[in-house]
Amino acid sequence: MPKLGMEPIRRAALVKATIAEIGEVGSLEVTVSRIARRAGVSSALAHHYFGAKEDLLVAAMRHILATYGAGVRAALAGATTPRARISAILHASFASDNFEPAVIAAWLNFYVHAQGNTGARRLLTVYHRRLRSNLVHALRPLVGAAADDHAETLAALIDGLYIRQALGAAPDGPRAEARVAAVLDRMLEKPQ
Amino acid sequence: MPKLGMEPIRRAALVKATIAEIGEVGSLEVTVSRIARRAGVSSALAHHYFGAKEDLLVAAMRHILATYGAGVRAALAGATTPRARISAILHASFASDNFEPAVIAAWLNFYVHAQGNTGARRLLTVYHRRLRSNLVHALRPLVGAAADDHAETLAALIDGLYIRQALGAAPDGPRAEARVAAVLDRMLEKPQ
Amino acid sequence: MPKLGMEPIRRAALVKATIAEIGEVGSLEVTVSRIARRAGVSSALAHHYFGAKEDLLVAAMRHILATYGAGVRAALAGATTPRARISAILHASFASDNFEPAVIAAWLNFYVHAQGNTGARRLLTVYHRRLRSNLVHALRPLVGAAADDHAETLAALIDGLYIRQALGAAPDGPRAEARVAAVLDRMLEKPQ
Amino acid sequence: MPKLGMEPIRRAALVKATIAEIGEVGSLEVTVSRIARRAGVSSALAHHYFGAKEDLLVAAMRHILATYGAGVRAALAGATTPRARISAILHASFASDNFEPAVIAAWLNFYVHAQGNTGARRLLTVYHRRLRSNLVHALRPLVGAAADDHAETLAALIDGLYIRQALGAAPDGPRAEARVAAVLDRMLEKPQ
DNA sequence: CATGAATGAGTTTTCATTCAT
DNA sequence: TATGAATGAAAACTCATTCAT
Repeated sequence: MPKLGMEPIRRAALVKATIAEIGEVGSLEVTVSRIARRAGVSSALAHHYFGAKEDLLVAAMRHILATYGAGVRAALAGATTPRARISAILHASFASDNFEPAVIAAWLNFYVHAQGNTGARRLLTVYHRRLRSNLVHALRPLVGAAADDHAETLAALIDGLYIRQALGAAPDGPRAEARVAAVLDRMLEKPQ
Repeated sequence: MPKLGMEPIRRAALVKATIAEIGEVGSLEVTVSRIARRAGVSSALAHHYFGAKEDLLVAAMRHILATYGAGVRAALAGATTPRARISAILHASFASDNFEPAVIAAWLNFYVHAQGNTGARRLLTVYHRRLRSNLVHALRPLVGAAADDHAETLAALIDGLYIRQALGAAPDGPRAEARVAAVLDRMLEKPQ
Repeated sequence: MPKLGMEPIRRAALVKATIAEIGEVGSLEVTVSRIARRAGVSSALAHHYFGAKEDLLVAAMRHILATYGAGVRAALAGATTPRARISAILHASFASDNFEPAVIAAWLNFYVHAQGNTGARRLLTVYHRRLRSNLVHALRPLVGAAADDHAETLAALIDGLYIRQALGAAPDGPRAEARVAAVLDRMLEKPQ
Repeated sequence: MPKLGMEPIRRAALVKATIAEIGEVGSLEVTVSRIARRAGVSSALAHHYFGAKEDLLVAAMRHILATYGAGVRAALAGATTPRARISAILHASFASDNFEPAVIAAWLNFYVHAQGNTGARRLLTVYHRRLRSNLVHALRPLVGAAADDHAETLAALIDGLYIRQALGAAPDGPRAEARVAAVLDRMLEKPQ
């Protein structure tokens, strides 16, 4: 039983437990004690590593966004055409990892939380900007000046599908992805 | 000197205060005391009229949905063509009353809340069904069998625009409406 | 069993319990729960009326100073000569009410607390200024320009006797008073 | 690479850090972690060397009293007349080392702490006895039977000046010393 | 109709202390 | 000799909720 280098392990476990707990409770009114118990440690340890509950929540949000960002980047790496780039983004967005119930629930909760919390809002803004930039970048060669507008619409649609998934019984990534793709197709059909 | 017939007045004031408070705090972690103070009554009275806090929250949600529903119905009343019906729904969705910051914030919070609360979920399901039914009904003459699918897409887009508004500085109803209209136009352009 | 107008009663009981508790524990590391229990109420009520623990402590300090101030004022009212004025101040300082163990202990603790707490410090500064002003006022006709200096010395001596009383088994007000009077006598014997 | 003979170094560093920390916080509600960090070691080490926090506090107090005692002894060594002996005691009491803010703050805190703590009280009693004995010893040849009484008064005055210094902005040793000397002079002027 | 009074239950947070390495 | 890891215990504080008036 190693006693050194536990920090990263505990941090990861706590972040994971936080997401799971939010997913289960369906709200951020989750107790540090329960999160800690789920992670197999005392609540004191959670505070030891993360400070306040808020920091733990932000860390969880950051984790989700980082995972999502990594997924997008990986998918983009293999895309050669503009259209493929967009598909890559969509695919990553609705990929199983980011689209499992607990993650969606946590995502949605953070979305709400960002309304009143600076740290969370900052994180979300970064995500927004990145998604938008990726979409615009890929759309530009295809639709020119309309890229900005279309990007905004697609981003909203993605978020809308996410939010609806949070309430649906079983999430269906491929179907959501297809839905966005359909809208995209119409955009490209007759640009402008 | 206790007045008669105060009940509806108090209830309305409390519901209104609840929405305002949620809008200000940006979360459902709002205290009954503050809501009551905002409504100019004691917290005991809030419990007297609504029972538990949860019931007050659900009442607020019901109020928002009712207001929205009434707006849609009123708008539909003046619409003669299918296309006009859809426009009416969209217009009502992004009309100033339903689209002011506090209402959007409350809406979003209830959306999240519905994940773990039966009463809230039921209410939301009703809203979902009604929106969908309205859209399908209007789309059917225009796109036939694709109506279901398109309705789903439009509904998701509406929700997505709502959620994004919750974080944006100033909500912009007309712009959001135009965005959905643009997607709709493309759907109708080349049906199926 | 009256249910209205309890606030002043509870506040007084809590302040009294606070002083008693500090006297017993001998430190400000006293819990709100114990204070509340001693006052016969729940700890929640203590917070309800006083806000934070700190505020309760400051209220207790303010109470002690107010009692002391009232005692001094009452004693001064009957004093006609300068010398009698000083005696009155001393007598009030070491009077049984202000000189009972719990009060001395609380006083001393507040003295320390004032080092790091703005509210407490302000209160103590007021006490200091008032004591000094009273002493200077009474000494001036007797010793002229040396009044300031003598006042300072007497004040320090009073505080020193207080602090020592805090550790002694049984406080002995008359003896402490006599000690200050002796120093005072020598000051007046050969002024300046 | 663990070094040998570190114990005295660590102990001294921890005691010093304790006094500094108390001076900064202005209370004994100081954490072992912070003291340890200030001393450049882990909190576990503080416990390793001192056992409980309480023991560390007592060690700090003992250090202060020992330093003070050494100062007095050194000063007394050079004093030949009774009057010079008293001056030596006073001078040592208000010498810069014992009279710097952190030390005064710690002293005052220990004074309070002694109310409820046996170890601290014992230490303080020893200090009291020693001071008193030194003063009486020096006063006896000058004032005879009044020595006891005068010693008590001087000791109280010294403590009072200390306590007042704890709250004053900048400590002023020489001035405090002069104040005691003035009272002493009057005592000696007309013995009895 | 309305509220001041009151509290139980719970939550975050802090900290001294222990222990295996 | 020294520490990172970990926790139990306790404390402050909050809040929904009840009740007598």
